[in-house]
Amino acid sequence: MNMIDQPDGKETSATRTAYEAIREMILKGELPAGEKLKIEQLRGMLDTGASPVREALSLLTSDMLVERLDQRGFRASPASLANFQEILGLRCVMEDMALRQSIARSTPEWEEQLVLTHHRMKRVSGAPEFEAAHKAFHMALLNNADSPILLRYCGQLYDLNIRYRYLAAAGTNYKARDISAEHVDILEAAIAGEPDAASTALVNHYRVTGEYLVGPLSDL
Amino acid sequence: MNMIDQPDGKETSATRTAYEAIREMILKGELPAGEKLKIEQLRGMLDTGASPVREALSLLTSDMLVERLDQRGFRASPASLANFQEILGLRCVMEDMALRQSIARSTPEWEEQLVLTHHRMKRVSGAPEFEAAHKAFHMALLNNADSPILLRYCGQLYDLNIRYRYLAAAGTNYKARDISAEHVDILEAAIAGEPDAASTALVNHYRVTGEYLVGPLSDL
DNA sequence: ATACAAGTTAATATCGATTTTTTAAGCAAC
DNA sequence: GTTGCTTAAAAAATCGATATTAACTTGTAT
Repeated sequence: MNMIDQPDGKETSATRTAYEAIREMILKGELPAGEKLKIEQLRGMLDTGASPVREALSLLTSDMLVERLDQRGFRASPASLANFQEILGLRCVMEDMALRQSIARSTPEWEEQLVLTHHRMKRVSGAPEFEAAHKAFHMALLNNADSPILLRYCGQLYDLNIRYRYLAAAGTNYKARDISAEHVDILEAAIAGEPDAASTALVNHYRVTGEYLVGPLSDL
Repeated sequence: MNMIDQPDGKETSATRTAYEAIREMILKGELPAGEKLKIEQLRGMLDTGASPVREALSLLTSDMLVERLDQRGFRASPASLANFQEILGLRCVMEDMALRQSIARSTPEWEEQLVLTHHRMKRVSGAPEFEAAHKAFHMALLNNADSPILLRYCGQLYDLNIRYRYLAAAGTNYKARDISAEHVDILEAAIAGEPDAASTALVNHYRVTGEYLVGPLSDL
């Protein structure tokens, strides 16, 4: 293979590398929604073989980020306002469910995880690591629910939503809000063991974000 | 290729053929839950190359029927009582949601589809086509909801559930119930445009089925 | 006997080349 | 000027072979 075997670097398959790279490119909009994804082109970008690329694309199908057209290859899943709104609505319902389960099964360890991930998120505010930390916090809220499939769905929808944040990045009045305060509200209600308050805060967080995004996205 | 080019047969890729075959084998339990899926072995069974098999397995990941272990190949997703119960619970919530949306957007065409798929299902009762017809009816109930992602999830969960029906096939007191009557209840409430009644009937249908399956599955 | 290490086998992951299929282009006929 | 057919180019799907990695076996030292 052409990958240098870095002494302390962790071993990873070419497929996984390709998977993560392509995923990132789609989420960030570098590979625009709806665009044809040509194997040869990606093979060139990622400097790997056709097989790993092909397999990575098949895997990305799981995440609804890539669509497979029967004999015509792959394309990045199309984006639309309707799709965004559907994601938003489903997230509200499903995360509400997961969050309530999480709180119902609350443990000291879970509370500590919440505080930790929240702290880490604040710490990297503005930095490029924020995206990952933000997801970690939101998923930590749900992680205590004993429902792997539900969590999988929530994670998927979270990622799908990221794409729309990038798509709407033009309308940057987005940062005007005090997102921090919203996060604190959710955190505190969760730790206090108040499902209704926590859920309200969480759903409100999403609805408000939705409001901000709908404008810039209205031309999709 | 070694596939005979049937004059009126539809052209299909080796990957799709493999995908459908493997999927069927997993749903019916011919490839038992948790079992290692060796490429070479499947390649032999399906008389095709390693690439289509590999890609089919990657695709099956989307359906949560196959798991990918990083450098160790694939295996059929494990089954457990907890997994079954999670599926059952999620189906109740999500199909309830979809069914209500469907009814809220009811049209004459949709009603006709319901009657049609229901009729076709009754017609093949007992035959091997029943499985497909039954799914068609259940999905028709939901199809009028304008929510592709939700429908995708419902379809996935439906299929995951099939596997448990086969797993529990030993305890065959299952057929004792009058499933037919339950289907009619759902159908009539849906056509009458009564969301609460329809949803109750549907959820009841699932819960009762769940009761019947839990016994045989308790040793998982 | 048991734990550990080296060597062997089996299976996966990946590459490079070939075959099919789809898309695009060019040309003729209406 | 458009429609339909033939041909050429591009891309996808698939194969067969190789390299890599994990699983297993065997032997050895404690």
